[in-house]
This record gives sequence, structure tokens and C-alpha cells, in this order.
Amino acid sequence: MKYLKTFELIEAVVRAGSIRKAAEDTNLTASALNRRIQNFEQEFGWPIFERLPRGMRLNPAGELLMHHIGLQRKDLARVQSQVAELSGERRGHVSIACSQALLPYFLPEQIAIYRAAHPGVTFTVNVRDRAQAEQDLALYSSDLALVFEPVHMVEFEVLFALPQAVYAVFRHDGPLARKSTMRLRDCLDHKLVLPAASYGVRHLLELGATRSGRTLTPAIETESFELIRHYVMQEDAVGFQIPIGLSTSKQDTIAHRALSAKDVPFGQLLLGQMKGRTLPVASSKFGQQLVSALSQYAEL
Amino acid sequence: MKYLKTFELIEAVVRAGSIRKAAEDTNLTASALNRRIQNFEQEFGWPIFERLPRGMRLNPAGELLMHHIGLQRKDLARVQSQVAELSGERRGHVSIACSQALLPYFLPEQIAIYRAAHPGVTFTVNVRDRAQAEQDLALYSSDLALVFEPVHMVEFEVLFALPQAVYAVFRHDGPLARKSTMRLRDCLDHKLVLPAASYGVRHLLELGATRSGRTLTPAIETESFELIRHYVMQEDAVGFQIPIGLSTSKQDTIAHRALSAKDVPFGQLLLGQMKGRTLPVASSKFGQQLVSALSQYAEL
DNA sequence: CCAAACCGATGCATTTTTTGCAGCACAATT
DNA sequence: AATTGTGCTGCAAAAAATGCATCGGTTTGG
Repeated sequence: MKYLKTFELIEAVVRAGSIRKAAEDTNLTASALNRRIQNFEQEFGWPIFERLPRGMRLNPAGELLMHHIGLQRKDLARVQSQVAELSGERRGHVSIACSQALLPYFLPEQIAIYRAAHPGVTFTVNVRDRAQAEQDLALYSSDLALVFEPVHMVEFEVLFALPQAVYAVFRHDGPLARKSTMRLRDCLDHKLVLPAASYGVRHLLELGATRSGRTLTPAIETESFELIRHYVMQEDAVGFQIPIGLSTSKQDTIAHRALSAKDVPFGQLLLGQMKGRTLPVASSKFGQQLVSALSQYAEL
Repeated sequence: MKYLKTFELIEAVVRAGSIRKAAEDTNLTASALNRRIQNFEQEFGWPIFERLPRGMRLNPAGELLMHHIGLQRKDLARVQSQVAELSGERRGHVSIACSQALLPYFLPEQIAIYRAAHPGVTFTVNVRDRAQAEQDLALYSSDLALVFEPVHMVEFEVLFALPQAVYAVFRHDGPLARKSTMRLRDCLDHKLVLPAASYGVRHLLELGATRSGRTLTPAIETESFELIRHYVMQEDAVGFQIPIGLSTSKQDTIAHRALSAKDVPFGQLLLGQMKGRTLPVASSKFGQQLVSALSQYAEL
């Protein structure tokens, strides 16, 4: 709630005891924070802090104001809770068709976040390749689809698009791990573990290979992304995946690095729904949450 | 209260029934208002309006929100009232030394505004010329001084400075009224009604006259600005005054126009207090109100 | 059945506001 | 006496709000 930001800053100053310390906590500069406090006092009509040689302390007017802020926040939360109840956000069912890449990390986390706030909502997660996912939407057997590089795109309304490079996946102690930049040709010298032809990652790789006049001869071809990720630990092989399906932990024994955009073009991870359809409340709200999470992801 | 602005806009839309109509009421464009509503709904998490072909209507979530807004405003008013009570803004006494020019319009209005909010506060208005006013501050017999072109300025802490041109004052049906621009030499052809030498306006006029090699020979010299304003109706004479002491009503039989800055320099109307002194609460608050009123005046 | 009127929404250039940076004066501590 | 920490402020850069022109859609009036 942006209009409550000033109140949060005031509380931060109260907690920290000085503007400069509060500025660090709130990721602002002391001058910006100082001016917000001053502007607020100006609007409010009275200083709410005592300026001491060692920092700031609430004066009696400030104490009264803090109490008001508490009440206000509490009442706002009550209103939002009532609205959520009223609108059905907290009941109902979400069905989503998604690519395998979302299964290990992204989707479980997002579902957990939603269900923590709304325990009454149930989920169906359908694992589909890019063609099947769109069919699911058309048949109304899924409300949302989160897929990499869909094919048809008719009747598919894009809610959010996240560009994703193709990443090479390999042993953290293998020869590839020592290279600083990752070119496609470096990978082709190794055993290849590739997804089947129906998957977007494979399609992008084929594009890249053709462009440089090479052909892809996989040692293993599979429909399971999980197999790809884990097989590379067995022999000195290289697999491929998009980053949203990869662990960000540095401790992992599986390493990964983006392929140069010069070799393999970026693909798009698309969140979408059936064009023109009004989704059930729970699905719509979960969709909004995904948009928010994905756009945060995009900024990294 | 700026952070409540969005709520006011929402209420305007509720009242007007459509964004375009509300935009006119609130001096905004429809697009800006539309976006504020949309942004708020985004933050709030839910639409609060139904979009109808003929405009906007609150939905149930919006009704709940409006109720919350009402409560919040009421509680804020309560807090501000408590603070005002606590700090003594509503009791006590204000003493102010001021130039005659403030007597007819500006000061009566400002005092009335303050007393409407705080009936318990009493006022002493001391009419002083610019030298006497500063002496009043030094002797602590006035808390504030509002004077034109003070002389000494030591121990005088300026709270606000408002530049004021010297205006010529004359019959609305006299010969001067027909001139489009007002030069000092035009006035000198007429009978002059001048303030005594101790006043700032007279000082600025003498400066201007000397600069153009003329001398001022008043038909009437007086300490009363009221006499000056009214005498010009008796014969075809011209008086001088600063605009804050003149009626803005077009109906008046007394006309006035600014002297060209090329002839007579601008003077400064200064609001000030004794340097370093902490004023009684009521005087300090009234001073803030004057600063606000004067700066509004300055924008015209 | 079409044209006009009115609605909310949106892309883009502009204006206004907010923020960060560097530095000030002042007080307390070392 | 030197150092540290405080709030505050001028100025330039970054971010947000606003205005303008315009779109697509629905109702109203002829």
C-alpha cells in the first residue's frame, strides 16, 4: 500500500532512533527520509519528533499519531479481509497447465505462498508440453497456462512474457565449469542430453545448431527434465534448461551457465489464459500473483 | 493532507458518477484521474468500481472501502484536535505589530480565519511604522511583525518576504484610469497625496523621483493610509499604496495600478520575529498561517 | 440503421515530485 | 583538540504524475 509508505518510514525512524539509521533499514538516503518526515510534519501541522543531539524521539503529538496509524492499518486489514472473503478469493480451485521447468522450484513456491494466505483454495497442476497446454486452455480443463515458447498462440491471451536464455547444465567439477563464457560449440564437444523435439528448449537449440552448420546428436533424448538435470552428474555430459527451472543455490553439485545469445536465441516463458475468458476468482488472483512474481524475476 | 488525495478523488468519482465529470470537479484530466483510480485498485488488490457504459459505480468492495475512508478521516481529525488541544494552539494570545496597509483587508481576514478554528485565542494588533515595529519586537511587546521595508533588520528574523510594487491610487473615472501603463511621471502631473517620510512607500517614491531628477511636492502629507485612499475621490489627486492594502473588487470607485518597476523599485513586505526567540504556541501557529497566506498571495 | 455523444483506457511527451550526493553547522564523545 | 554522529539543505539526476491526442466500445437520437 503505497500511500502508507510515509507511515512505515516514520515507524522505522521511531524504531531506529535516528534518521540515518532508519535510512539504512529502509533503503533510502538520510536526506530523502529527512525530507519526507519534514513534509509530513508540515502537512500534519505539528512536529511529531523531538530533535535530540543523538537522534529523534517521538513527542506527545507523535505518540498520538502512532496510535492512529496502528488503528488505521488494523482497520484497512479488516476491510481487505472482508473484501477477499466477499469476492471468493479464499475459496475455489485453481487449475494450471505448465511446462516441466516450473515444477522443481518456481511453482511449488508460488502455490505455497498463495495457500499460506488462502488455505481454502485447492490446486490442479497439469504438466503439459507447449502444444498440449494450449489445448488444455481451449478445452477449459486448465484456467492458466505457463509455458515456454508456445506454438499456435491463437486464442491464447498473454498475461506476462518473461524472456529466458537457454542454459547449459553440467557437473560443477567438469571441464565446462572452468570456461568463463559459454558458446554452443563448446557444448557440442561433449555428450548431449537433450529434451524431445516437442520442447521449446530443443527447438531453440536446433535453430542455433543449424545457424552454425552443426547438427545435434544426442546421447540421450528424453521427455523428463529431471532426468536431464541429474544425468549430467553420471558422466561428463551437458544438458540444457531454462533458468527458472534451475536452483540458484551455489552449493549445488550441478552447475549451469547461459548460452551466448549469439548462438542460441532467447525464448519466451509465457503466462496466459483463454482469450476473452473471465477466470474464476481464485485463478485470476493466482494469475496476478504469478505476474508479480515473474516481473520481479525479470528484474534480476 | 496530501496522502489522502487519492481518497478525495475516489469520492469525487463516486459523487460525479463518471471519471470525466469528476475530472472537471477536481481540476485534473480524465486520463490522470483514471490512472490514479487504476493504480489504487492495483494496490488495494481489487477493483472498487463497476465500469458501466454510462460511467462508474461503486461495487461492494468499494462500499466497504468508502466506509473505511470515512472512519479514517474521522479518527485523523480527532488526533489533530487532540494535538491542538495538547499543544496550546487553542488558548493564549497573539500580539502582532503591523503596517497600516494590512489593516483594511489582509489582517482582519486572517485573524477571522484563525479565530474561527480557535475561538479561545485573543489578539493584540499594534499599528506601527517600520522602525517602531522592530522596537516592539525587541521589547517583547509584540510577538510578530508584518511591515513594509523595515530599516534596521538587526535582531529581526525574517519568516517570509513578499515583494510588493508601489501602486498608484486614483478615481476610477479620473484621467489616470485611462492610461494603459503607469509611469511615475504621469502621476507627478497630478496633486499628490503622500504618506509621511517614515513610511516605506514614501521612501521608495523618493528614490524613484530622485533617480529621474524630479522632486515630490505633496498636496497632502499624512500618516493615515485610509485618508490617502479616500481623499483621491475628493479631487483629482493620486495616492500611493501597496497592493495588499487595496481592494481587489472591480466594483470599487477607487482604481489602482502598479507603477512601472523602471521608475519605482519593488519593496518587501516582511513577516518577522525577534531573532532566536521561541514564540508562544498561538503566535507561532498564527505566523505559520500568515506564511501560508502570503505565499499563496505571492503566486498571483 | 447510421451518426453523434459519451464512456473508460492507453501511448507518448512534458511537467512535477522525489531521491541521491555532497557538504554544512552543531553537539557529544574520545 | 580531534573525531564521530546528528539533522538539515542546495543542486542535479531519477522517478512519478499529468496532459494531450486518440482508440474501441456502448448508448442515444434521428
